[in-house]
Amino acid sequence: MATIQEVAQKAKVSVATVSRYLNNPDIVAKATRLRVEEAIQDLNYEPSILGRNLRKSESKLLIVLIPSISNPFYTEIINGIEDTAIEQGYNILLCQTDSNPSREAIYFNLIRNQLADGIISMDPTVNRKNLTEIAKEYPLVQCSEYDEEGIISYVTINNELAAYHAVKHLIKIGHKKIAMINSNEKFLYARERKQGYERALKESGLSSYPDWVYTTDNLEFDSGRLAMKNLLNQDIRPTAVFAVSDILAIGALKEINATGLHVPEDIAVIGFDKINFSNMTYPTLTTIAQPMYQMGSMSAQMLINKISGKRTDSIILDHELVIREST
Amino acid sequence: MATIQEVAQKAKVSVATVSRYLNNPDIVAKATRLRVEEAIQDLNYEPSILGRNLRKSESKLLIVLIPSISNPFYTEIINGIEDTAIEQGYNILLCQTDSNPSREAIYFNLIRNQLADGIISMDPTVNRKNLTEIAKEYPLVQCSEYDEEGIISYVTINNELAAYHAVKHLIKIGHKKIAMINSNEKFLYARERKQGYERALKESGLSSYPDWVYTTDNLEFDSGRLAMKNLLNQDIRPTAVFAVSDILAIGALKEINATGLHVPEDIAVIGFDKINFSNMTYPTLTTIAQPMYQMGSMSAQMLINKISGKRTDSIILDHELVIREST
DNA sequence: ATGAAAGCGCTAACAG
DNA sequence: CTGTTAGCGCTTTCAT
Repeated sequence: MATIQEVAQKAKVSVATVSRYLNNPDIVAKATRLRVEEAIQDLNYEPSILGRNLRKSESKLLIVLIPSISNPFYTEIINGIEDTAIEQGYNILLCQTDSNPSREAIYFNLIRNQLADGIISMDPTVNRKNLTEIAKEYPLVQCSEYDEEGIISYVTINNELAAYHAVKHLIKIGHKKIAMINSNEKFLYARERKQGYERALKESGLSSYPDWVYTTDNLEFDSGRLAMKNLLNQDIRPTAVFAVSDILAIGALKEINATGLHVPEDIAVIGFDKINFSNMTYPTLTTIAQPMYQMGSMSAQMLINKISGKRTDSIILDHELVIREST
Repeated sequence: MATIQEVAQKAKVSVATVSRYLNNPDIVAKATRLRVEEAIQDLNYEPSILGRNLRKSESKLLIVLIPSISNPFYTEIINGIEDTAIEQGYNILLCQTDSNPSREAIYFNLIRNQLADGIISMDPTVNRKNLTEIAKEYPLVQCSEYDEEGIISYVTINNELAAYHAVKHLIKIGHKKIAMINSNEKFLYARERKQGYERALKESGLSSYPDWVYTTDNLEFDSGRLAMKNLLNQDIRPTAVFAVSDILAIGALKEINATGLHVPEDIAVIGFDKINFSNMTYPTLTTIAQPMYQMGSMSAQMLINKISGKRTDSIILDHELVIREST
């Protein structure tokens, strides 16, 4: 590992000049530049980011906090973040929290220890206090999730409206008995989507039985099956189901298929997120598309702006109803 | 941001003592320790990893190179890597290459620039020369993929044998006309799995028509559909299909369903990888399970060993046939 | 346009 | 057990 010293020596210039050549080649004279170039070639020199980081007190690393990498909802968001980050000279540290506060704490320390310059959090705001604490001291933005009373910048969609659109679609194609598979209402999006669901029903004069809103423990496939199983056993069986995530909807699909019923003839199903797999199921899934790539790329841009001291406002992006075979 | 200097000053000790307290508390006298502790508390001090990294010429960062984060095959592997890495004080830099050499080059530079201590590559060995070059100078292990004539340590499974088992299973349940959906044979695993397929057929005296081995461009769902479409149009239609990846198999499933045929009655399908979604399809997919978590965790351990100068041998792990509804 | 020199925050001899 | 000191590799004034 050649160092800048050795290059300087070999090129018979000072380290300052080599540094200048590295960061701003134009300001060094042509003849000198050539000598430096040659020395770098000869020694196969690569500047140490470690030294630069220390000197500049920055790491050019962004922490991306996600509950779980296996949830395909996040993959497109991550793509958006990564592309934007790299474009601006940052790299990302992808950190899974399993929505576990102690795991989260490890990653929060990474920024306290200056190993990272900022955080994009996609974790549901379970531990508001902790998050706010960090956000006060360090650059942090929330993506997809946000804290309604918080001061933290975020990029998200209008969950209430999206859910409203989803249910409206079911109503429009003739359904009157519409159930919902919701996730834990400790999550803001779950509460908001439920409101949208209720508003759509109310507006059309349809009634919802409490039993038709099934709340799952998590967002896994099996929870979707279980939810659907429960819904199928109701005295009055719904003819349509709105699930707050595609994976839950796919679980529901599976359960319906397993019972020998048909989608959409017997029961229509609509999901949420438009993950890749929603197009691979039998039948393909109607769903609400979130602009995931854009969410990622905008949150990265927001964070980088914050890091460089600029203020940025939160953003609410548009969603889109994607009609496929399941409705 | 308090520094170690300020802590030392406040605690009326030298910076060396504070450093000792941080790294090896036992060797500092109790009374001193208490003073240092207090100063750290008071100043809300957090050691800067930047300073430590520079001093120790290490970053405690591991680069993990994957073709694409959206391929669920990698998620469990990443979990294994991450758990092991964190346990040993490392963090991972998850880097998507899209199997694009120029993108790969960016990440290779990260290690040249000492921003990372080692690399775990899951990219297919397309650019052998480049990879070998890096492996000579820096700690690198390959996971899942490997270079048959290379000198790079790896952890993988026996692809030939796994494919052999898959096809043997199809033969055992009575199939005689068995097709294969393979991916590009520039990948070693594709060549190996094809060998296993051929060996199983040969051993049972079954014949394979070249037309029954369909080679796809990539590992996407749509390629699986296309492959199956082609296979269904053969003069002699196969009664079973072995796909080298679950996603391809799921695409095949979709195409079969769309044609009105039934799995497994009309055509049996077996996949490879046992990704999460293979259990969510209709019908559920028979597949070959790779010990993905273990592959990840072992490759991380191998890499960390390499970084600390220990030699490690390559490892070949066992696979497992998981029989479900599709066969 | 270039060089000398200070210093980012930390660790690790070495000496006592 | 503790302090002094050098230095990891780089950037950035401040002179010239």
